Amino acid sequence: MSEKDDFDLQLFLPYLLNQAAEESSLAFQRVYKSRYGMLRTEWRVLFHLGIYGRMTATEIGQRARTHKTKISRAVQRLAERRFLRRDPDERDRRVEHLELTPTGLAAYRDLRAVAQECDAWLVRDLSPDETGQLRRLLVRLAG
Amino acid sequence: MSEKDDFDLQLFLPYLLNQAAEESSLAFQRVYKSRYGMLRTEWRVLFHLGIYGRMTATEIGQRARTHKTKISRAVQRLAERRFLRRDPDERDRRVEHLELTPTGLAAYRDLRAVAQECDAWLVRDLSPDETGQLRRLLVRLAG
DNA sequence: AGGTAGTAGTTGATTTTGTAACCAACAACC
DNA sequence: GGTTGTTGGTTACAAAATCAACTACTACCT
Repeated sequence: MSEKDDFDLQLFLPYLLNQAAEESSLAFQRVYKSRYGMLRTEWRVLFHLGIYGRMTATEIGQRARTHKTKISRAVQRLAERRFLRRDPDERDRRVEHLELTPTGLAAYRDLRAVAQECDAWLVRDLSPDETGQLRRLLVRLAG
Repeated sequence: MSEKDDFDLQLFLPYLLNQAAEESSLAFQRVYKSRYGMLRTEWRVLFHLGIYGRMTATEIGQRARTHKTKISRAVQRLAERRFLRRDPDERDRRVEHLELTPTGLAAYRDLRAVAQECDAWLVRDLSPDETGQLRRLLVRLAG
């Protein structure tokens, strides 16, 4: 009946990665949530526009591997709060180009600094070598 | 205005880990969802009972770092489908010990095999050395 | 031009999660 | 023995994710 089982759940990648992802998101989440009332997809959209500049919703969705309904709702909320501006395309009237307002840009810069701090804090116990290794391996896995 | 920005979102750990976690969960998710109609927390509870045997909801929650309401609902659904049995504690009548039924055990064993395949498939492009490294680094990060 | 198919983005219905309040049982204290 | 505080677990309600259907537009094809 209760024979021992040697499957190591803690090392099963989908489990392990989820734990690490949730754990690592906490600190940053507290900031973007309390400081700007944002959700996960919202800071991601904000960052995409902050980093890459003017983009359409579809482009963001592709780059972030996020479903378009999620993007659509995030854009809606960010637009309501004046973090971004919607700019209809002249040639193709289905398309909207999105770009940050000064408010949005300021929020992005603020959160970018926080993100950098969080990231540094997360790897505080790893050597620079190990940190690089970890990121490279994760990129190969997620890419 | 649109000066280039050099923050690398793809390497920001909360982002990178989330992408890797979601990506890596897809294959396994398809199986436990389609084959047993389970949700994420449900397979986790199933695995905990399969691996460690008889446990209480609270113990599972602590080990899996999962909130008790999530566990409670997962247990409820697993019990309805006869994957597990609830066994009230004699001494403390608040406590319920949980254990898998034969059906639950069979499902666990089936999914465990799938999990092992998924895991192997995920690291198919990494050397055994790199795989070990990755897991160790993640454990240090998540632990 | 008219018809078909495909794309950008939104909306609505259903499911799932998160937060807080809750109940029942225990424990400790005086 | 009653009060207070804590713990195991559930429930209720709000917030959010999911999935499908939808509108509006473009592109292609005849």
